[in-house]
Amino acid sequence: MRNETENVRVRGSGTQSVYAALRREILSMALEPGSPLDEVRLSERFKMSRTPIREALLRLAGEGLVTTLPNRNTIVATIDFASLPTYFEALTLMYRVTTRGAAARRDAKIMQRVRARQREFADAVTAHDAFGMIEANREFHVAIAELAGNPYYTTFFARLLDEGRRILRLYYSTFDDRLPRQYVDEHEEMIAAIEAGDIDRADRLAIDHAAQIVRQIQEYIARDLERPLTIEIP
Amino acid sequence: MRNETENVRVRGSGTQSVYAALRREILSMALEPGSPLDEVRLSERFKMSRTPIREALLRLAGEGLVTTLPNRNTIVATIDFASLPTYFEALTLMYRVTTRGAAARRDAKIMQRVRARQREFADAVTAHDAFGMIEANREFHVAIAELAGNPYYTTFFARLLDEGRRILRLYYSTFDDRLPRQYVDEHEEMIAAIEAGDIDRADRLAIDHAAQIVRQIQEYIARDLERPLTIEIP
DNA sequence: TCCTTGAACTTTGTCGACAATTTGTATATA
DNA sequence: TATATACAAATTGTCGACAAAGTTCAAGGA
Repeated sequence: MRNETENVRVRGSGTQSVYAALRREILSMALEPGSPLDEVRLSERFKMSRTPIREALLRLAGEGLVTTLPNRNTIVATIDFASLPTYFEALTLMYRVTTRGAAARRDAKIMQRVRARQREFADAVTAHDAFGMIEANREFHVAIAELAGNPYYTTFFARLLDEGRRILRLYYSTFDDRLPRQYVDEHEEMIAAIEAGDIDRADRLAIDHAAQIVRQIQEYIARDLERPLTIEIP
Repeated sequence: MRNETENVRVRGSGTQSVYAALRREILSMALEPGSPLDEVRLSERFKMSRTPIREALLRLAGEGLVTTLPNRNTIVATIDFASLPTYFEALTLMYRVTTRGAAARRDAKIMQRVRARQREFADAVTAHDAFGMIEANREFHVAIAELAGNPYYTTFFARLLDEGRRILRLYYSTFDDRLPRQYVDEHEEMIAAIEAGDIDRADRLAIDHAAQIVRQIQEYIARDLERPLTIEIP
């Protein structure tokens, strides 16, 4: 009577789908940092046993997206504001290295993909879609990293950018219109420098771009700290 | 009759111990790249069920130390010689960044740990212990990275150095006496530059040190390629 | 001789169950 | 009232079993 493909999923896809779904929800801040991830509840939600759930959580823990508290539970990894300065330092370095590398290599084929991401970013800006901007910006820079052709850089940089997605989501509501348009222009300049093979100019643009983003986030945080504290009594 | 603590291990230690054991064996090349890791056989060897074994393999896969072939088996990750140039590029960058960072911060307390690692390295050199040299060299540079105080750098760098351990192990038998002693001297110079807070000198030393190691490995590989091919018929 | 078919075997992916550990609560005691 | 203790509930860590996918190898046909 019932569609026989209803409850049957492809063998091996269980862990993968749970991993992808949780990862998306964590990075989009749909799952708040610190919120508990119960294996039993997740197994009910995804309609599978605890084993694939556990394996997905293990992968997420390996990427630092969740924290496993032994014999207790797993929680969404918290954002450590104290380590933001070191994060910015690493982010700036990778911005520079990947942009320089891309200028040194400049592959026309991958350059098309970079342009496509840039268009998506510009579209998100005109649509005032803050979330879309964050995602497209991430993809834009990962595409540049792939153009640089060093997989060690790409994976490390992608992880840093993902961490940044969560931080930016925290402050998406305070996005104003000025900065995003400036980012579009800066991206265009980066593309031009890469296509011209001008490594030094690419490096300078990366430094400025990174500094701009760091300033923006720091300003958001400072603005946030000025707000009167809301004391919650549980 | 039997000691009741014999077959009982602490809850939660199963995955951890298997992970640590396999990781050690992979990085020491006791497990050859490409060799299969059978879950059932591993569960017999470690005397536990397949679940903790699987979780250990999943962690190792997350670090790129093993490769999971879906529905087939898991193998020890192969060493991709084609990507060695990009590896050297990333390694050089992290050598520089961590050494510079350490010079900028210079914490006397952690500096003691760096010195201790350097002593271990020097001891391994005088003992002509090639394996010990590889391990101590890794620890020495990780200690410097910790001194730099950026955990993003430290984890990334540590992973790169681990990958290097496997490559160096391939050629440990061809170590001669000249280079290791030179490394001891270069390490000493690095320590001096860090303690003096001389960032530029630390940077230059890191560049030279990295270049030296890259040259060494490339020479080993070149020497290896000159050997007559042994054609194996399976 | 080479390729296809198929059946036995091997290994993984998923499941439900049980035991150990921790957390929360209620009770007893000072 | 505050603290300690014991008990109950919730959650994870581990286990053995079964089914699905892949591999191997022999038999059969072109």
